[in-house]
Amino acid sequence: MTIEEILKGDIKKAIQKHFEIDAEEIILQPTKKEFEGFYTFVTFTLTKTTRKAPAELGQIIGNELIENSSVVDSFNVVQGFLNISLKDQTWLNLFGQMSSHPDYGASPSNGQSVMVEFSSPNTNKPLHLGHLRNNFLGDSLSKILKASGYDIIKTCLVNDRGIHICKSMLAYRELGNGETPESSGIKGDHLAGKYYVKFDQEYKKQIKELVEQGMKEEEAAKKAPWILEAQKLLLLWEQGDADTMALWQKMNSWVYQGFGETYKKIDVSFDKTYYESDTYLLGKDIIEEGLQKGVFYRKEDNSVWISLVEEGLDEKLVLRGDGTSVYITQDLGTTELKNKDFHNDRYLWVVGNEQDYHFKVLFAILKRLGRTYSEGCYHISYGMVDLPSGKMKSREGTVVDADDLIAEMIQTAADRTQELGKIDDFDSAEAKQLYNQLAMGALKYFLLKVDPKKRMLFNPLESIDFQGHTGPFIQYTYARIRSIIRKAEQAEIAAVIPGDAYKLHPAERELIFSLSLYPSKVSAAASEFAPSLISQYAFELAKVYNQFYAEVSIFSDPNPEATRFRVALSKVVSETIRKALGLMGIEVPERM
RNA sequence: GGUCCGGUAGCUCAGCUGGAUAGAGCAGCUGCCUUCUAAGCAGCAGGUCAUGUGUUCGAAUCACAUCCGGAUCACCA
Repeated sequence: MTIEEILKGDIKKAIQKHFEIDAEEIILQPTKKEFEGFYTFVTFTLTKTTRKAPAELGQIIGNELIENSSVVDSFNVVQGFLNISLKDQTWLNLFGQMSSHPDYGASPSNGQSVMVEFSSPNTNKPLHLGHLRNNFLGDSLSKILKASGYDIIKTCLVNDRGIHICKSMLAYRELGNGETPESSGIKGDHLAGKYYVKFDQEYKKQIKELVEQGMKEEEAAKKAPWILEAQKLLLLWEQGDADTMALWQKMNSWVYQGFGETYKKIDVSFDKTYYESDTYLLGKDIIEEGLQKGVFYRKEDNSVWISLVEEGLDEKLVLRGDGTSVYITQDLGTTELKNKDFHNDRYLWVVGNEQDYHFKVLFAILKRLGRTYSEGCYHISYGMVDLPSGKMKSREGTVVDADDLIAEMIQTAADRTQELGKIDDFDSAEAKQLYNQLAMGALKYFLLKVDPKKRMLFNPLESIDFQGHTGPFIQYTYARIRSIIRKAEQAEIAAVIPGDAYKLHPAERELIFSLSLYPSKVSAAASEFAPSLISQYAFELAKVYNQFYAEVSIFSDPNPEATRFRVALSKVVSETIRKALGLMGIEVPERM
């Protein structure tokens, strides 16, 4: 039982005893900094049933707690707020519990499995900042759910076919002159992206020419030579034309090589990768099933539809008149495949909020088809990363490239570190590792600290900070603690929890309180699918530790019991920081 | 036009299952390194919580309306 649960029980008993009312669930909130205490119970809600004034209620309950609660030390009442302080012995017991559990904050297996699909790149362009947010969210969520007791399967659905892929293939075929990543020195995914942009430039030029010849823009967009050629290429691809397949495989292999490097840098990996070229024909048997069940219906032109008006959605096409699939057809098929492959209890899709409607439709259709697993389907919808100029657009080159940004971050980390000159004795491999840890810490933290649902702004002119509310701030706190622990080990000072007579320093109490919050933050992050809760927590904990660090001396305290306790406290804080950052995919350095 | 999401300090964001004088970081200004890492700590300054009405003992938080921004409503993915 947690302290909070004990306290709630005691308050409930106090209310029962004095007023003979069965209080509903007791809600405690953290006491505001300007008041004394750690937990606050608001008594306003009881005024009606008890016919007592709020402050009087606080006094009555407070006195009862002093008498009969095993954990309460003192209280004060401000209007309808009962602020409660705990006994030092309670804090120390609590600390003893967490320091003896290395897995403190993690839940044992609950026997449930979750598939998390994220990243899902297109093979016609390199990753950009928006993809990074997606990758970090998916990866972090996987780690958080795993810590909460779920078995996790990370998947990625690669969008490796379609008209957009044919566009870059066409531009390469026409303008590439046999250029390769090796011959050009351009990373494979960037090389493909280069031809995707070239296609767009040429295509626009062709449209402009047609418009000048008197064609309407809409028609010109459909009749420009290159778009017709790209469509032809798509048909050839679908027929399995040897030359087309060879070109497709060649370019995709370059892209995978490039993606591989980027995934390695950001330390993201998958348990299972699906390729759209394998799955794009799936889903047609589901259409047949839906028709038989009367869930779908056929129109005169042979196209197949579903009406989701009852669900507050519209009529939706699920199969074209010519029998070919649309997006939703493929997704129905792919979801069915995932379920066949893994039989998970839950399916998560980390996909941008521009597809909110699509997922509502997908889940609604699955439900209509009687798929029980639809109950466990969730769209983890996240906001776009915008630039001050607006939305990022690959074709127009207004994107923040992931590789470029990572390289800049590493450079900044190196510059900043060298300026401070604290690691002059590191060899180059150690230094490089540190720069990477700091760069990725800053970048991941920057993207994960914001509520996933909200769109966020990135200003390329203001580089991502290494000070203040950042990953490196928390990493720094960790490194400081590690330094203390090394010193303690050298001096052979053991980490020991003090006896009953020990009087806690306020900064020590604050730290234990902060540490006690960790498990509930992990479970909240898991149930709300919000890694930002972990990032906020890690920052708070680091801040509280830094205050402690500035306020008390660990090694020069006259009381050796205090020194040993503070070493123990520091150790648990460092472990909790390491675990919390670990849930965000951020590593911690021994020194920085 | 319908639906959905958002609007909190100069900037970037917390807080939103209703509770105390609305919090951080950055930027600005003051202090603090002969003592465990100053990527730090302490402090100052900065707010009509988009607007209005309602519900309530109590509203940034809930409801309704309005304004602003974004997304979506494709036989694109």
